[in-house]
Formats: sequence, structure tokens, C-alpha cells
Amino acid sequence: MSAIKALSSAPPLERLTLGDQVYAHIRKLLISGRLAPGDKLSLRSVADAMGVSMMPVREAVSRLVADRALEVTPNRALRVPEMKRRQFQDLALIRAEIEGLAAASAALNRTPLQLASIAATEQRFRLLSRAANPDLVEAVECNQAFHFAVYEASGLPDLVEIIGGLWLKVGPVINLDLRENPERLASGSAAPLHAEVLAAIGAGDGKRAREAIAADIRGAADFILSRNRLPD
Amino acid sequence: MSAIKALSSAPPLERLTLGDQVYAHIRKLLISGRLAPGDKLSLRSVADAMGVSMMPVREAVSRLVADRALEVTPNRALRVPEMKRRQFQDLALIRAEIEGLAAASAALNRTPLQLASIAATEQRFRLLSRAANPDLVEAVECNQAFHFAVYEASGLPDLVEIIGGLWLKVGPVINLDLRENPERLASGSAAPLHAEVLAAIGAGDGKRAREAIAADIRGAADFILSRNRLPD
DNA sequence: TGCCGTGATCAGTGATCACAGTTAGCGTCG
DNA sequence: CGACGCTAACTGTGATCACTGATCACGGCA
Repeated sequence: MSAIKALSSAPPLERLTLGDQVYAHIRKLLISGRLAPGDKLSLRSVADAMGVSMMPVREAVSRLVADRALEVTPNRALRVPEMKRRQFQDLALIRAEIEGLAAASAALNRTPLQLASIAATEQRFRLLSRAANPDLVEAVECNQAFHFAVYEASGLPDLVEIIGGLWLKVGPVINLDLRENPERLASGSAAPLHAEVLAAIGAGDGKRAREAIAADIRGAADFILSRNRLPD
Repeated sequence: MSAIKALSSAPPLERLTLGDQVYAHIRKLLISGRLAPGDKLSLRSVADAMGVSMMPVREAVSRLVADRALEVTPNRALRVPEMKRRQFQDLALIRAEIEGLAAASAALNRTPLQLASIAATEQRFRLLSRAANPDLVEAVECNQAFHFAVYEASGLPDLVEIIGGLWLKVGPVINLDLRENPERLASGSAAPLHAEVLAAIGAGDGKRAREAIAADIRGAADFILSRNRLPD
């Protein structure tokens, strides 16, 4: 029995199907903006590109379609949805509320370890946004890491999942825009607001954390809307 | 050309795949509580029961698993997830916030037609909950119809979709409980709170609508938690 | 020269087959 | 009589094939 016990200490042993891997891959491409709105995909081409059969791709795509991260047109074409201006505004409103709740909850429930993790990503993002020639891909990932470090600290996994779905929708717009307007990183108010979030969470001030996150989201959304790259 | 015009007047012609129909069917079973936590399914049995092959069922189930409305255990068993007590509390908190936002937005954005629809479902629910021997299945559906009439009136389809995902998770618990404790319908505070929601939306008072919806959600959650049927 | 029918080609959807892993039931041995 | 071990049925996953429908280019007719 002792041998059994020794073995059972290791195995979280999560199941990783091919479908899950394909899903994770496409999801990352979407959130980082490497798949832009309007881009077309096909099950067979993705299957060939990833070296698997069509089945795992179908499974992954059906989930992404359910998340509205992809869409099948009436013509049976598969593509990244265009985001209407109005929808983008609505999503910013929704995100401010939901991610604000997560930030407020994080201020009350975060562990010291989680606070340290938030502080670390905040510092990394601050240095990155100050750099003379920042790596945009890294900046995008770092911004995401900071936000989700905060949200994870809320202790509400169901809420984090909802937020992930929202990022999946706005990711192509936000990160594609950042790629084309790199100056937003330095001139924007993201870095100081992140610092404000960190300070509020450290102080256990839920209300302040909520407002800072909401301001961060609204700031980025207003910037993108002002550029007027969205249809409608 | 006039003949062409005559033809084009009719056909919205929406696409309805078998996978979509299977998804809608299982989803309805879950939300109405006819599939209870712990219930086991299998792709083949569902396929046989619905008279289709395994493929559409796979497509539907993969979406439901992505929504956490179903889960595949490491043993490859497929079942309705058990809800931990803690998770149910968290979901009530999240729902109060998100559905509260939808109600507040509905108070500001509802059309007269939507207001009438909300009033109609409110009245139906009120009569039903006063009845001597209420039809529980109908009451469950009517309660759902009222809530979503409110949320639809928010004018935020993305938000409605998120709420749908939340109901998918809590549906099996809430409606299974209602089935076993029918007295909650008459003794509960749902009917008066629904009336309050209706009044607030009619008056365009977002804050009041938000608080009434939140109170309704918390009331039902507290009742179920007091019955202590949940593990952990 | 311009339009429309027609074919090839490729899209997603659904069915069927193959496989690895698990589970449960039954027979056998101690 | 009880426990162990094997086998058979059943699970989800992945691959392959068949089918309907949509797009587009070519060619013939007006």
C-alpha cells in the first residue's frame, strides 16, 4: 500500500485531448490578435497546418463558435467575426462591471502569494511600457497576465472563466489595434492605473480596485473607439 | 425582377443543424432541472434516444462541456457536475451582480413592447404562484421567461448570453430543488420582488431594478442553502 | 460583347469504423 | 464461502468516407 500511496502523490494527470490542444492554440491566436476580424479559416486547412485530422479541429471550432469567438456564415464559411462599433461599446460596459467585480473581490480575498504575483506582473508591465522600443507581443501578453493575475486572486473561478470568454471576443480588436498603434502603450494611462489597482488590492480596498480596473478598461476602449477603425 | 422581389419577401431561412437541435434539447433538460447533478449520460444512448447518429451529439456535448454544464471525468464518464456549496454561493454573488446590471440596463433601455412583455410574464407568474395546486414545470418555465424578458430588454445580447451560461450551471440545482420543495413557490418572496422589478423598470429606475433582481437571486439561493442539500 | 447555365471544386455536416481505456460481471481457485 | 483474475461490453476519441450546398470560372447562347 505504501507504494500505491507514493504513486498517488504525483498524478493530477489531466486529460489533454487533441481537441483541447487545437482549442488552446486557436484561442491564443485570437486573444493575442494574430487572427484578425474577418480572417477566414477552414477545418481542413487548420487540420493540415496542425498535423491532425479534421475531427479535433471540428471539436475545437464548435466550442469557439459557441463562444462567438468564431462564426459560420450562412454560406458555410468559417471566419473571425467583425465587431460592430456598438457591440464593442457594450462589451466595454459589461467588462467594466464584471472585471470590476473580480478586482473588488480580489482586494478582499487575495492571498499574500497572489498579491506578490500581481505586483510582479505590474512591475514587468511598467518597465515594458516605459521602454524605448517595447516588444509589442510581450506587452500584450504581459497586460493579459496582469489582468488575469488580479482576476485569479478573486477566488471566483466561474467569474474568471466568464472574463476569459469576454477577452476572447475583444482580443482580436484590442490587440490588433495595439499592433497598429504602438504609441498607445507609452502614452496611454494603463501603467498608472495598473499601479492603482495593485495599491488598492494591497490595501484591501475593493471599491478603489473596482474603479481603477473599470477606468483601465474604459480608457483602452475609448482610445480604440476614437481611432474609429470599427464598422457601423 | 418583380417576380424575384416576390420571392425574397418570405425567406429568412435560418440554418438549423442537428447538432444545434441536440444542444438545445439537452440545454432545456438541464435548465429545467430534469437532468439532475450526478446524472450520467453517454453519447450513444443520447444518440439512440434522439434518433440521430453520434456525431451531432458529440458536437452538442463538447459545447456543453466547454460551458461546464456537463463534465467528462478522467474515467471518460459523462455526467452532470455536482455543485459544491461554496461554488453555489459564489455563483449567487456573480449572478446578483451580472443580472443586476442587466436589469438596470433594461430600466434605461427597454422599449414599450418589451415592457409589456415583462408585465405579461410577471402577471402569469403571480397568478401561478398564488394557485392552490401550481404546475411546477410551468412555474419554472414562467420564472425563467420573466427573468429573460427583463434581460432581453437590456439591449445587451452579449450580457444575455453570459447570463444564459450561468443559468445553465445553476439550473439543475435550483429547479431540482423547486421540484422537491414546491412550497417555496408560494411562501417565497419571488412574486413580490418580480413586481418590484417590473415597477422599477416601468419607472426607469435602474438602481431599484438592480437591487430587486439581486434580492430575488439571493432569496432563492439562501432558501436552497438553508435546505443544505449541497455537498461540502 | 454581355449574360446565364453548368461544371468542378471545396466548404461544413453527418455517418460509420477503429482503437485504447475503463468497468462490471462471472467464473474459478484458494 | 470469499476473493482474485479474466473477459466481454461499453466508454469517449480520432480517422475516414459520403453528402448537400455554395462559390467561381469557363463556355455557349443571345
